[in-house]
Amino acid sequence: MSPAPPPRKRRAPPDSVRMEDVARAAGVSAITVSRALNAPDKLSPATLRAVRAAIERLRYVPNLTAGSLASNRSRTVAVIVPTVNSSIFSDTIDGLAQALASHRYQLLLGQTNYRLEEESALVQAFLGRRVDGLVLTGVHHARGVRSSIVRAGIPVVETWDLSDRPIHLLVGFSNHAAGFAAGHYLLGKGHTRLAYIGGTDDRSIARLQGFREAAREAGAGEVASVQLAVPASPADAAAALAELMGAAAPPRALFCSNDMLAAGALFECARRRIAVPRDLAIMGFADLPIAASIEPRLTSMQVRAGEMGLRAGQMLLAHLEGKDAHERIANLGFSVVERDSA
Amino acid sequence: MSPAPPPRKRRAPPDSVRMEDVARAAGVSAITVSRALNAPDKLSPATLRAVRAAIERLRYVPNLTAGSLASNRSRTVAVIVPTVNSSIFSDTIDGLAQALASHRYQLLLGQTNYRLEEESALVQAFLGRRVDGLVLTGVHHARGVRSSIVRAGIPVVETWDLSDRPIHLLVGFSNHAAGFAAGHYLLGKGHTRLAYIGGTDDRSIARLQGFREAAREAGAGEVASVQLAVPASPADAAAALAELMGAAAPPRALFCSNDMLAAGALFECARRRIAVPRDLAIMGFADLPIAASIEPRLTSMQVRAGEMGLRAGQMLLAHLEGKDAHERIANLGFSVVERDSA
DNA sequence: ATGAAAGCGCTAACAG
DNA sequence: CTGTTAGCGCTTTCAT
Repeated sequence: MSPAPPPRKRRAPPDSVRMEDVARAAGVSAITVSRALNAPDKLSPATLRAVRAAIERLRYVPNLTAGSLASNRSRTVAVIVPTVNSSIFSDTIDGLAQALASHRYQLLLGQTNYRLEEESALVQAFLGRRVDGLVLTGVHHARGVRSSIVRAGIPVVETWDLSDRPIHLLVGFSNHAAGFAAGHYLLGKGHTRLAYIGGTDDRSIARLQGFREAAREAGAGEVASVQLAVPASPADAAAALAELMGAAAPPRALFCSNDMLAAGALFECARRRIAVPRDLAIMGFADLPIAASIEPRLTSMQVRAGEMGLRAGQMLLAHLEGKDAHERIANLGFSVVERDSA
Repeated sequence: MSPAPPPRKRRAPPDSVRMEDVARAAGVSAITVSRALNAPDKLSPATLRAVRAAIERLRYVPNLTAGSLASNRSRTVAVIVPTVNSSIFSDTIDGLAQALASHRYQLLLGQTNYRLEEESALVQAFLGRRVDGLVLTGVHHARGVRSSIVRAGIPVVETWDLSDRPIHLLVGFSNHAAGFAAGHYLLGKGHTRLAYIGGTDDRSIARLQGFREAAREAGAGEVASVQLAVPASPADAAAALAELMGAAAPPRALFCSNDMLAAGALFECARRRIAVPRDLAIMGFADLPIAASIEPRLTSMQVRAGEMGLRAGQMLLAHLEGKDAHERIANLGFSVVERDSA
């Protein structure tokens, strides 16, 4: 007597079409279907056509999870930003997304809400998902982040700042130098009594330090500053301006950590009939679309957030696709865009 | 003679620590390590402690790709937006990210750049990755999107609009009704000669139609309108306003498709010495932070973008975690926030 | 509370 | 150009 039929092998009903189903329908083997998907030019035109027809007919959707496990490549890149809800970072994400989309990579998004510990948890989670690459914001990271990434052996790009000792790749600019340049610009216009309104994040603080240094070098005295909890709104900046203007010797030139804050300051000036730039010069940062449009038009510091994302994506792709002799560091710099407010 | 040792089984050097390595180090089996990670309360405290120590010692990072394949759950949700680079959608993404983060789900991000075909490609890619759920923007989708999603059998949430026939879940508001309400509000203030500046996307057009309907019902004559290519900047709105004001009978009340466009219009008014609201009433949409800050303060239509994301995430999670008797549709409505500009 | 065996759906390696 | 075989590293099922 023949042995009993083996028990059912599959745990779940094969509700979804698998590669093997397509293979059978096309009269080929599974690997040929795989090749039709991933390396179509390795197949004869006729085979390719047959496989594609079968895929279409069965409405086959390849399971990329299985593919990732087998190939050890996920075609996924993760980006970690303080918040997506700031034009400044969403521009970078946008650029990154454009770069990746053209190479069929997908983007995993993580937000730290400006909290370092969250960055660590996110990195851990992303490494667990075996992302092929990682894009970080800033160059100061939570404990263990650096070593985890190095151990995982995947390419990383740090953005939005410069570092003496990048983890691996970097595309950014010097926030300190940008702050210095802003101070230098305002002082060059003959302003004294400088003030600063910005956030409490690393990069904002670096800009403040550069700004202060410019004032110190020029012997321009103290820089008044208000540091706002991030994320800060235009209304926060308006309140900060009110505070600054209440001082015994109110400032004559103000540098804001981004253009939305500068806009809030400008609105407050309109309310208080403070003439800009006559009574108070105001300079923004990031050169967002609003800067060119607001009245008076806002002098700002351009840093090309979108390009940062694009370049980060390109660098990552270059490393992932295994070309060699790549650049590892790109300093995108910054430039003053002179308009009417300062 | 004993048989030759079997050839090396592993394709790649076992450079990374695997679950089995941890198991061996802890003196248990792999499944126990798995349980320590996914169902810790099924283990005795002592075993749990031992396993955790081994995990720490070996710096084990579980491979979630393998887990996903085996369990058929990816703990991943994808969101598709027209662009991340608009406060309006990034608020929604933010809310969604907050909802998911608390349940250890990760977010995959896709941008259509306002192009329907891209939506289709993104959905296909995400289904291939076996995301557990999907969040879409709007209720009009590319051909095949609906059926692909239904076949995949995963929960989907449509957002930012209402539909008679949602794919599955929905959290939004009626853009048509919001446009109507805006018109009703402006007409109620005694304004005639209405105008509209907005984008060319579905939702913006729905708002325009509602706005027009309000004018028609009130016998308020034609609504002048300028439709801007998306994404539109404040400067585009300023140019549009210039165009509108050049007409023989320039408008007395303007509704803008979002607050950044309204801001652009306000800036242009400042330049042209058009008094707002006296000469021209201006109403925005979305009630972004700038609305409460700009001078004059902007009357706007509040739609709670962040809450939309949050609720979308919660709905998705409720379905994924398999509770039953959930709500499937949430109409979040909208409300006029009256300030100074209209 | 713990374990053994089997398999998730795909691709790398090698062969022909 | 196409196929066979053997895993990828986990979790499921079922047993104890």
